[in-house]
Amino acid sequence: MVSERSLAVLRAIVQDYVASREPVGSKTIVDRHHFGVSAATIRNDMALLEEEELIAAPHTSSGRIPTDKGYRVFVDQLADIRPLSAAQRHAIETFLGESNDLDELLGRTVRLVSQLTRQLAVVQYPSFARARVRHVELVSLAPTRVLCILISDSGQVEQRLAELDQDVDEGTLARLRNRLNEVAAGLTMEDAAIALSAETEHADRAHAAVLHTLAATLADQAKITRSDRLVVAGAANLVRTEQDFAGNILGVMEAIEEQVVILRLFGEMAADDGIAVRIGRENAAFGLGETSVVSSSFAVPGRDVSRLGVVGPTRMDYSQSMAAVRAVARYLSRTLGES
Amino acid sequence: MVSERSLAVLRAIVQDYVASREPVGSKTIVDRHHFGVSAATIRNDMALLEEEELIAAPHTSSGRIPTDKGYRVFVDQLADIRPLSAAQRHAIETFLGESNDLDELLGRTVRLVSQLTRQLAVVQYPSFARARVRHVELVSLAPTRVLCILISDSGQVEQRLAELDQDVDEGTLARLRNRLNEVAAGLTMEDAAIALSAETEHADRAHAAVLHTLAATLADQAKITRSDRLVVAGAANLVRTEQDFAGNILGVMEAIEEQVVILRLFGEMAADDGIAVRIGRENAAFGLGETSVVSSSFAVPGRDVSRLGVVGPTRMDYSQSMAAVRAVARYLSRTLGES
DNA sequence: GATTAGCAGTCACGTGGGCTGAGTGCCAAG
DNA sequence: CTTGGCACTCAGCCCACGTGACTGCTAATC
Repeated sequence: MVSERSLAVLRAIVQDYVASREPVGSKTIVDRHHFGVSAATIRNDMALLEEEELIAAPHTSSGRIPTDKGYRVFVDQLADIRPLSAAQRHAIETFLGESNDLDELLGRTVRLVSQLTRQLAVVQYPSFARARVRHVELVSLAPTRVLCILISDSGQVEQRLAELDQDVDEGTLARLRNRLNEVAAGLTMEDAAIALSAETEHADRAHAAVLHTLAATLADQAKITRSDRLVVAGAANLVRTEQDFAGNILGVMEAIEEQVVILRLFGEMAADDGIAVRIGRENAAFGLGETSVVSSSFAVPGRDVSRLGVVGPTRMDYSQSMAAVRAVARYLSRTLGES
Repeated sequence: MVSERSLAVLRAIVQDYVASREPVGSKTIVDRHHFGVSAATIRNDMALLEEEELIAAPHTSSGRIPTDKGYRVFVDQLADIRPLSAAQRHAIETFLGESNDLDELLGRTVRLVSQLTRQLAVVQYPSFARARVRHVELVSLAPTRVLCILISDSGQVEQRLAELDQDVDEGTLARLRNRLNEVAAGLTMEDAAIALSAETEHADRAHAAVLHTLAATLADQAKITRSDRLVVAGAANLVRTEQDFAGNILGVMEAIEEQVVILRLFGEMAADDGIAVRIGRENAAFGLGETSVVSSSFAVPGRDVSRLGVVGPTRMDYSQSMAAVRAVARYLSRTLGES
């Protein structure tokens, strides 16, 4: 059984170790925190914690550092997610509020989170599979080149260039535009993709080939759920904390550039609707040992959920990271919900 | 006076040092390259090169490494930019040819360059200041929300959400759309920005406020030359070559995340129309000591020029980097010219 | 005049021993 | 249950030493 005070000692060890990167000894603890007891007593508690595998000693005559399991207990039971300062909340409002479109909003978000947490930050593009087609626009760039633009009711714009094997004049283009809008407008992206593909079948009128090409292109566009894209910022922070990764930041950086790894990781974390933390070896399967991920979902109401988070060394300030990630995720959900 | 053979020795030193990261001694040179002379002779040549400050010895009893000046001579006079292998050229064609839009093309480009050179790669967005407005589209998302879309004749699409303080119905929107298209279509982005701003002045008709807002938004959009945006890939390569940066990769990574630094650097390199190389201390003013940049311009004909390149340690394989950067830049110029 | 062999000199680097100090574990007393 | 005390351990530091990879120089040779 782990006593109340033992847990307090664990909290002290985690906090001190995160702050100093040095194994924490019993004397340091009595000096810095005011438990009303002597170092010897703390040592007894530490022996207990070690038995529970919550802390470990790198070598015989050194202080202790938290194990992954220790961090887990800290995160689940001991960490206080203290709300951000007024200044920080203000920074979120103003910095993100200036964004003009989704790209810019996500770009600013990821930079902001990386600065608030001093970690590498990652944001996943919201999925728009359940958004609806607002409008289809065709713009002629050259006789055989048409730019297809698909606008969703969420303000998302997808563009694609279509090459035709036959000239089209403006009049024809206008008719095609009307036809495509009739077919697709109001449908969800998924349904629109199906409907447009079907449109491709009716090949029995003039400019059928053109319609075919355009419909196929648009169907293809509608299929793209951009939620498989990530925006990343703050890689410098990974380098800054290099010593905390047992020599293999390279692996971590590669995983992040791969994107797929993070996306799968986010997929697994999706079970937790709010904030979720994965610690150290729990990520070993992804080639990310010594690495922790703090992430939170954010949602456009009625649409799919995406995530944002930070990636850093196991030895990270979880309280701060969780607070910042949560605050920004909430802000994002709010603004995206409005538009 | 530096003899012919001395320069060959310099070349050998650069190549060996780049390959091995170890100071090169006279014996190593006679072993690995077949100069028909003895080590002592090479030593004499090396003494000469040292006098010219092309090479230096880290300490008394060690081999030599090239100085920045030595690399400069190597790049300007000795490096052979051997053309890429057929397989590599094929990789460029197929990998980049699959791209659907500009974003994707540049994203693929930067990843490709980073893989070919095993360095960090950077691509600057082409500027579209001289492109012309093809079409302006207004899409109503809600009574007081209009999505403004600006399409250039290069297929570039800029979107922006405008908030109005008054409802507009579809009919009004159609009239406004026509009006705006009359004003802006066919103008360059710069002129369109001016014309649209002017349009803002005529405030003497119904829905003037709406027109005002929309015109301002579009003018703002037209002003954006996206050439101040960078795409980056391959940060892991920077970490991989960490030991070559005298301990301050952090500075380099921060400079790259800043983007501004690289943009200014590219600005200075713009004088060279083709490929340009900046070596080590030449970049000290940018906070990039020990760092070299190899870049090449690429151009959409008739438009502004942008650059792509790689950033790496002074000790990099310049031949390979220059070859890859040049090949990809040429490919880009070609494909962008077509569309 | 260029090249070569030979030789003395220099200095980074690796190794091993000894010291130091932080921190532990345990025990007996409070 | 807590505390003071004490013996023990061991990473890290310093230093001295030997080794080897180079160089620079000189005198002989082509």
